[in-house]
Amino acid sequence: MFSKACEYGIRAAIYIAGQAKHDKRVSLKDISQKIDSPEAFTAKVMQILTRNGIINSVKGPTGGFDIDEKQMNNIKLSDIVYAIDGDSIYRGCGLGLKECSAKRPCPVHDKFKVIRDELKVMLETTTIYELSIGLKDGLTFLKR
Amino acid sequence: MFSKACEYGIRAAIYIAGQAKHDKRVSLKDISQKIDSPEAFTAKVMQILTRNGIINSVKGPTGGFDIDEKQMNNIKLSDIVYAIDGDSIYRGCGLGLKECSAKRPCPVHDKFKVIRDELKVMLETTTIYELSIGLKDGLTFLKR
DNA sequence: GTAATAGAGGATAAAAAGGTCTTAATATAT
DNA sequence: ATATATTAAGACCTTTTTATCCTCTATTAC
Repeated sequence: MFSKACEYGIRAAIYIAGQAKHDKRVSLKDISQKIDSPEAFTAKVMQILTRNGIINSVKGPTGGFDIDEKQMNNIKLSDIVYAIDGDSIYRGCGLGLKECSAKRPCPVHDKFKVIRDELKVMLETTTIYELSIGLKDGLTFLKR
Repeated sequence: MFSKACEYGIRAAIYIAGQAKHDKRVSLKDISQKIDSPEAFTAKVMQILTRNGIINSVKGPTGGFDIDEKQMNNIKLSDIVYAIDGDSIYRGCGLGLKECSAKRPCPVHDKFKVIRDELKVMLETTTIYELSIGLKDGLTFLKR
């Protein structure tokens, strides 16, 4: 559904948010260990999230990544998906047609639209913050 | 969402079904023109569908592909998806975890499950036959 | 026998995923 | 102030996976 980069990006953001709640900044090494992702590849994903203002980065010793406490509640899953994978998940045709719309639909257009719209709403209403809560309580996991 | 092979497979099956209704058998060349897909690649996809008993193939002049009239109504979208892409769309974790279940969920497990279950039901209840109807009427399209 | 068609396997190309190395920034010790 | 160590940024390279193409074989209507 999502690219690997996007999966790592979401997992990383949830982890960073959980730590940022306690004013902790986390390093790339820490992130890739906690979410079980390849370090170098994760670094690139972090760059994308940083460039898009979703997370903050600080270089040098004690540096790393965090999220503004104020902004934490404003960051939605959709923001991360859009920054990394673009809008193909919403826009793309289920059968791969370049042009597929209500006016010129593929045979599954309507049936897919129902599900895709629901996915869109879910992504746009789910915050990274809320996802980080279960993690802290040990109810959800980011690796294995 | 689906692989290219799967997209072509679904589009091809819908086209074949539409023609089979009028007892017409269609060649690979015809299929790849009508659904705008690479011919050689489509050939492989057709082989998979044939091996799985979803479509019939006949070699030689006047040969090609068709679908048993009796079976037409029994073929679901899910049959094609399963034959080509396997069960990753149902089974796989939205965040890429190898192990992700109700007992050991990722942070988005529940929210994804709702949508995935709906997708599963849709695929399992939508027949290739019903999708071929709109096509014949010019209401839906398989290319562009 | 010939031509038309699908089947099967491997070869090539493109895209996605992952890795290496150098540069830039900065906290800290000296 | 300066050097050093630590950490992210950025450019480039390698590997893996997916998509596409090519060649040869098998089948069959005529």
